[in-house]
Order: sequence, then C-alpha cells, then structure tokens
Amino acid sequence: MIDLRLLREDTDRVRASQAARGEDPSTVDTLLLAAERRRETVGRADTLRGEQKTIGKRVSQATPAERPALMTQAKELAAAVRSAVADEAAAEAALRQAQLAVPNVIEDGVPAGGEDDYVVVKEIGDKPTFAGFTPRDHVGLGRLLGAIDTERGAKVSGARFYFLTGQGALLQLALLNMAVAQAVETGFTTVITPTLVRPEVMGGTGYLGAHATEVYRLEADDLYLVGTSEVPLAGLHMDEILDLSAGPRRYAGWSSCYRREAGSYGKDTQGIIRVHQFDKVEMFSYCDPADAREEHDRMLAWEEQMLAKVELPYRVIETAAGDLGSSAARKYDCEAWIPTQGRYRELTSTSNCTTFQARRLNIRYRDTEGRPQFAATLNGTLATTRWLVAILENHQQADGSVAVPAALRPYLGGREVLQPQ
RNA sequence: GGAGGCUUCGCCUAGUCCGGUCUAUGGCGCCGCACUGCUAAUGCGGUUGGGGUUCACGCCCCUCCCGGGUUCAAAUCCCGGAGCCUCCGCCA
Repeated sequence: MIDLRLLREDTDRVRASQAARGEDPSTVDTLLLAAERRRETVGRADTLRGEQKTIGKRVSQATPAERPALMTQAKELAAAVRSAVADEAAAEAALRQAQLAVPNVIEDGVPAGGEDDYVVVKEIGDKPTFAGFTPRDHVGLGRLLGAIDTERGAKVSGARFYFLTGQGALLQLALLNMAVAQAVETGFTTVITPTLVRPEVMGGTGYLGAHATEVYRLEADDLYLVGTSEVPLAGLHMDEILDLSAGPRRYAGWSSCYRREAGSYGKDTQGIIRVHQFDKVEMFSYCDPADAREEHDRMLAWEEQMLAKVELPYRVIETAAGDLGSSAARKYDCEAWIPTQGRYRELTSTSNCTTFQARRLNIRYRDTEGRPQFAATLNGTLATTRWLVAILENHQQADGSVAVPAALRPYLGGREVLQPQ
C-alpha cells in the first residue's frame, strides 16, 4: 500500500515507477480518483453526522410538545446520514481496491525492465576448476553421499519433494545453525515462527497479489502455508507501535517454507533446486524509513558474510523493477556459481519494502516528536536448503567426497569431509 | 468436539442489568509545570488511535474486539463472527 500523500504530491514518480515495472500506469490515475472521491464522501458524511448528533441531543432534552416536530427532522437527517455513510463505505472500498492494485514505488536507481534486465553489482571468488575429473551434479553427489533421496521423496509426497538423510540432514542443520549463530552475534533475535498464517497476514505482506497461485492454502481452516518466515515475522508486530529509538528491531526466523511452484513446470525438475518445501533462516528488520537504505546495505553484507563462510563463488545482482515483488522497492540477489549448470543461481534475496508492508499490516513506530509513523520493513536470506546444492557441487572432489568449508566444520562435529557411503 | 466466562483510550479498571450531559470513571506509567538545598514526596495540568478541514490556533467526525440489525439516538438492546481463558471429552 503506497503513501497517498506521495501519490498526490509526486504523482509522476509513482507513474514512472509503474512504467519501470512494466505495469499499467492508469492504475495510478484510478487510485488518485478513488482517493479524491473518498475525501468528498467522508466530508459530507461527517457534516451530516454532526447535525444528526446535535438534533439527537435536542430530542433528549425536548418537552413532550416539541418532540414530534424534532423527531420528524431527526428522521429525515437519519435517512440522509444512512445514504451518505453508504456512499462513504463504497468510496472507501473502491479506494482499498485501487490501493491493492498499485505495487510499491521503486527506489531511485532501480533498473527498469524485467527478469533479464538485472544489473550485476559485483562478482566474488574464483570458480572451481576440477582437475582430472568431470564434476558430478548435486543429485549424483547427494545419492553417493546418502545425503539426498529424491526418489523416495517423490514416492511419499510427489514431485519436488525429497528426504535429506544422514550427512545431508546434518549438513543442512549445520548450515542453518551457522546462520543462526551469525545472526545472534550480529544482535538478531532468533525466532522459530508459525508456518501457517491467517489471510490478513499473508495478504498484508503482499503475497496474495499477482503471485497468489504460488501459495498453499488450507481451505478447511482458511490458513495459508508460508513461503518464507518473512510472512510471520512481518505479522509479528502487526497492529503495534514499536519503539525504534534504539535502532532497528531485527529478527532471524527459522522455518520450513512451502511453495506451490505453479507455472514452473519443466524447470529444475531434478534435485533440490526448486522444491515445494525447504528450510530457511531469514533476516527481518523493522526500522525507521530514513534508515532503510543503510539497513538494506547491511543485510546484503550479512548475506555475503555467510557466502564467504561457505567459500562459494558468487555474484550480486540488482533485480530490475519488473522482477521485484509487489512489496519491494529495491532488491538484491546473491547468486552462487553452480558448476554443472555453468551459471549462477539465486541463493539469497534481500528486499527493502520501505513502508509498503507496514501500511497494510499497520506497523508503526514513534518519531522523535512522539507521533506514530509507519515503519520500514526489510528482509534477507541467511541460508536455505538450496545452498546445499552449491556447497556440494563447488567443494566436491574426484572420489565423490565433499570438503566441508572450515567455518562450517564446528557445526558438523569437526567433520572435514563428507564421504560417499 | 461439548459447556461456561471474558474482550473498554500503553497496562489495570468503573460503566453494560434499566439506551440520551459516556463529550467514558479511577489507578499505574509517561510528559510538563509548581514547590523543596538535591533526590524523594506532594500539588496542578496533560496523555487512545484514525480521518476530514485549516497557513495556523482550532473545529468537526469516527473509534468501548469485529460485522450486521433495532432506534431520532447504542460501550449499553438483538443477531452473527473472531480472539483469549477455564472445565470436560478425544488425540499426540
């Protein structure tokens, strides 16, 4: 939900944002009209209600003789109020609809265009060279190590499900624990979140818009399975006024994540790159909107710190406007090199949602004058199941064993190598 | 799954039976001022949130869990729903 004051005062900026996203700029004009119409109807209804209250008071104090005349007036007013309130409600609903149709206004400098119009910010690390052997993909390695069982995942739950077993399960736990440890060191509050949320929380985070088909819904209970702990972490402080005077409130959420992967038929059908269920440690920050850009930079830095710990070659890209979620004003992805695919694949993603989610979820803080204002929210990935793909492939050795990056060893009981079973 | 209770302006709370100066009581906390050599204590005042209007002071409207209804008028009456709590049953 965007700021209506910004819309009124800088309409061109909102239009330009829509254009950069490749979306219909006319939604902006619809929204402007709806906002204007709402203001008119509110004004009229307020005035009539005021008159009604005045006359209501006179009725209560009137003598029996005065009463009938006053009652006639009061009844007429009551009818007028009813109709004005109905208009107000209709205008209010139309405004809400129009607001839901407009995604967040992008930040200055975000590249225009779609999925392929990203900008490479930097490339870090050396891609591995496999002397004297052909590297195995993560599926082969996972089988060899007894780490990943996709066949039985499919048997039990269907395509895009898997079991992590033995060293695979331990590797994931080690990775996620390392992420939690880093988050704790950095001052995050660790949270294990619900993974089923109410419609208003799912909607408030912006996931029930264009990508609603991506979300699992439990119809019998009217609950949604979260695709990331960003959702429950954003809901955590819904309808609250936070004290941000000491700086951002930061949470690291650990949860399973569920995605329908609708419309991705044929993509990444092998292995655990694109799956219906995975685990993730996610950073989430509530902060003063004035600090949001800096916080975004910090989130990216923390992601890169994790990538350095697992010794992966990666690049950072800035996503183009059309590839941003509806809530995001700017997004950076870190993509790790996947040797057997010969390309970079997304391992992390950090979004600055500015005040967009907070407006929908009614999350505020008090400014220096003590007035409630909408907070900014940001999120970023610290580790996910998909990281196992990059770790296995990049650190594999000729015999199918995998070297454990030094930073990860303490979380694997000191183990230095994963051995074929 | 069954039965009962509860939900009021940050927290606690009065008010709901019997509709109208409820324009919501009091306490705690917080802020300001006064007083005292400092602190404490005390006194006085302020303190829900949202919206509309205004250069501004201010004024107006909404807000007593949510949504409907009755009524000239609803915190209060009626219907529906949500959340929390307690007990019983069942299951992990």
